[in-house]
Amino acid sequence: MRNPEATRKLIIDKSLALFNTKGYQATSLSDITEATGMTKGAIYANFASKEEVAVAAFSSAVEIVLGRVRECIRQAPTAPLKLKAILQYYEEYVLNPPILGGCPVLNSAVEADDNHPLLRTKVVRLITKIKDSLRQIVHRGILEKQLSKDLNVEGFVMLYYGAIEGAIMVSRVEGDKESFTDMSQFLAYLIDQYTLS
Amino acid sequence: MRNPEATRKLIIDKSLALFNTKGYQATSLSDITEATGMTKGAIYANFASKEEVAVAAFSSAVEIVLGRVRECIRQAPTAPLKLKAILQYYEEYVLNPPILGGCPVLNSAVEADDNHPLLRTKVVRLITKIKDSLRQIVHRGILEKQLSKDLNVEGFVMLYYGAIEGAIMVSRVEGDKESFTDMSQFLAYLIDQYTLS
DNA sequence: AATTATAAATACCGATCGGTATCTTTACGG
DNA sequence: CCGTAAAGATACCGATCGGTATTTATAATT
Repeated sequence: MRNPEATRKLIIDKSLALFNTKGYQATSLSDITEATGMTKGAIYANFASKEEVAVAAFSSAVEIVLGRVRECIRQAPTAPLKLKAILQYYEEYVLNPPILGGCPVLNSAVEADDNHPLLRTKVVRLITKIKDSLRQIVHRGILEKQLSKDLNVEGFVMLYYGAIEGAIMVSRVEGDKESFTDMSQFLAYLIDQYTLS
Repeated sequence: MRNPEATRKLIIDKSLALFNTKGYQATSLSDITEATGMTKGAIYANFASKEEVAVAAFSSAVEIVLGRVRECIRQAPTAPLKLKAILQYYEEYVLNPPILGGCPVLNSAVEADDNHPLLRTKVVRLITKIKDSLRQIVHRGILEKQLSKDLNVEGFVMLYYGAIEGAIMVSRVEGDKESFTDMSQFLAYLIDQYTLS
């Protein structure tokens, strides 16, 4: 297997679960060599540092999760249904996430905020993108008369996104999805309130 | 200063900011000895392990934050005002928290969920306590005719608490309290909706 | 003031950390 | 089919990790 691209991919694919469960600091190069079956030589031939592996792994992890969420969004026809579809997606995957360790945005944001400027910048940019997408869904919903124009878009988007991430944090540490479900039901009800039937 | 209680307190007081900013894994014994001016001998004379220091520091950090929040709650006369007072408190302190590094519950929950069972259990118990307090505020508000009895207490509490923690995460990684404020305004508006005037 | 218990300082442990220098192997262009 | 560049393996680096054994200093007891 002398294919550098495949090696790079293998390292990313195997290490992203490590970084997402143990965190950046707690994931050692030996963890990565163990998980990949590769040696340090292979890692440092493809990446300049452990941080570079972590950043690449983060990007890949985010792509995986967001890909699935985008699919949920695409399949739902209207704004209210899109917002509810995202809730349903997370409801199912809080405890069985596509990537071990839960939401990479949450995990990375909390670890990076005070310490790792490179990762932090990546996270901030990503959150901006996520909020933009949500804002667009809501805006379109209003334009297409699916949602009330009284809805404070900025506020709703942050309430919606914040509540999802916060409830993920709670449900994961509790090891029980009930907290997320409770939040989700209320949020769905709130969406109904603003839905024009 | 041959006062073991004072030494113990000093170690906790100085290390809680370390654990809350760098995280448990990333905080080393040398970090603690540097910050306290004490030596390893002093630390291991008072604690059995680094984890024990972390757990004690977490408890102390939580006591500090919750103490302030309780004061906010106490001063506000009605349930809706109590809920808004908590929002205002966090609005002011997302970026200037009483303990460096932000919310210890959020930080510890994210780091502990997959890895540190002892700390994880402490966090879970604490979250249960916090949700109980919030539930009680809302329940009393309903009994005392300050809040509509149509309010789904369980759902609202998780939306409220989740949104706060999620928005803290976002605002802290962004280094800007605007996201929190947006969320907070919407939540305040939502509380008004359920307030009986 | 001498004894005793223990808090805290010092010195040290093996293991592991991230990273690098060097050597070996492989794929590919000529 | 051979030479060459680079991918990857191996061996090694100093630093630091959490933790411990031992020594020193201090406060309390008699």
